[in-house]
Amino acid sequence: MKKVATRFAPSPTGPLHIGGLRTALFNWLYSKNKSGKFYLRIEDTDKERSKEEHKIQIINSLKWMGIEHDGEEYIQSEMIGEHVAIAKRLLENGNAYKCYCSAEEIEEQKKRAKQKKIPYVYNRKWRDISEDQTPKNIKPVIRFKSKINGTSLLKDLVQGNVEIENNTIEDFVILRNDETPTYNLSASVDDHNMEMTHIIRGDDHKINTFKQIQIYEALGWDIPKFAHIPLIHTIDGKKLSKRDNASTLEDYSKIGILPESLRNYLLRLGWSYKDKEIFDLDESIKLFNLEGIGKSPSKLDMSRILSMNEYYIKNSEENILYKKLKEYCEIYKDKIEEEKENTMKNSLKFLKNKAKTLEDIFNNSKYLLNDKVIFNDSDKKLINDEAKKIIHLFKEKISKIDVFDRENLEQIVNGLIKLKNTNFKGVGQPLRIMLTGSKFGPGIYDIILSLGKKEVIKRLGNVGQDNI
RNA sequence: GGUCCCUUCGUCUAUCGGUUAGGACACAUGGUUUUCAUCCAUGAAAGAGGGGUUCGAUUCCCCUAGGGACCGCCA
Repeated sequence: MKKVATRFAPSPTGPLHIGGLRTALFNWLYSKNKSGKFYLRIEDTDKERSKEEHKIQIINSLKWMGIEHDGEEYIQSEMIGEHVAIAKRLLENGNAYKCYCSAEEIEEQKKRAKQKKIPYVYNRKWRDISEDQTPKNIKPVIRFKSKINGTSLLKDLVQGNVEIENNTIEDFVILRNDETPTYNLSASVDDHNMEMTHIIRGDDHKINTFKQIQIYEALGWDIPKFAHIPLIHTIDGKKLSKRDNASTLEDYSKIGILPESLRNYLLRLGWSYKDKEIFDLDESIKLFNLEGIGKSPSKLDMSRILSMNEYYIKNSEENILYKKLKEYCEIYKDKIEEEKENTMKNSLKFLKNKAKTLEDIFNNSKYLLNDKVIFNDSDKKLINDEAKKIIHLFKEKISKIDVFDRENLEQIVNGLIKLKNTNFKGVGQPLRIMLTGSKFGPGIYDIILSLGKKEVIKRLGNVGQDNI
């Protein structure tokens, strides 16, 4: 039994989107589960559209989610010579032939087929014409001699048995007239050379598989096992593409989705293990299998991602969470000043219970991050004369206490509520606005304690200034 | 249009012929919390339709409908 080897083979023509990320995840998990290898192949043979920056973005995206490939990344464009050689071999073995149809001629045939509403299949014009009858002034493409009769069966590990009439697979081009190989040739040769045992990829490749299997057979190569996973659909049921919003990894990282949340979400999208919802990294590796993959496409659900993220944030240890927050703020918000570090770390205990994303934490901690409180006009109006009196009294009272803790603060607040014959809101709201510039946020005692006595007194002193 | 695939609550899914069709997210209501949340409890919510097979079908088979993917000298 050969050691399991899987690969993820994106083309670097754009940023990785989360459908691709899920495919990579499934490949990676499967290989880890089988103690096998996982490789990354960059399919950059489309020179026009392939970009180095996208390649880097893809690798970083995988790394972000904890997916690391074995060995160096395999660069497909470097192997073109090999692909061309195989095309020639196929030609010599009689499994392929030169086709002299011009692009215009093919275009014309397609157009006509469309008009007549009949399916277009390349007419195999040059399939059986001997070499001495061919034009010498036209550069041919090389087409693979696909089977014409009978049916082919794909024993797909996810889709089950899929049978297709061979004559629906046309004689596809394997080498263009500029001597460059096409996808189905390159992919087959590379997968063979890389000794892939399992090819796990999107459903959209299913028809290609029939072509690729024929190439394997023509060359006498071992055929890997295939698993075609259903695609991720947008909310209106279409294949997810890079153009859809909220489709790239960046769309999620920028609002502060944690890698482990997205990993868990993507794992459970189209795959299940009993009623289990939360899988830590070890569990996902241990429990992942192809049998658990469903056959129908699934839709992306943002509220589910958010709720997963909320779970992972709540269950993060504060020091680890802080590291992630720090990194997040550096990239997407403002750098957290060093002197705020301890305060922030300590405050995460309560901040993390009110957040679905790192961005929420950032927003809820602005009062700690910024020394100057910014007020909006409608909030300012809430600081009326009565509120001002309460703020003054509160300031006076906390100045006098020795132990600045929750218990003493509660006593003071409750005392004020009684004295002023009001409710908690009557005291809490003015304080909250003065201290944070917002009506919402963490609990008032958390705010006060996290700011510290000195800062609280200072901020409450703003009453009477700045139009307040 | 052709080929192939899919179809259980709004969403992700469990069920491998016998269940009051289960869970999670979202939603609604109530409670806790004197902000917003959290948390807790409760609730509403599904087998596309029609035929078979069977003592019995969500489950197996067929048809219909709906949806999707592919149909490049892109990958």
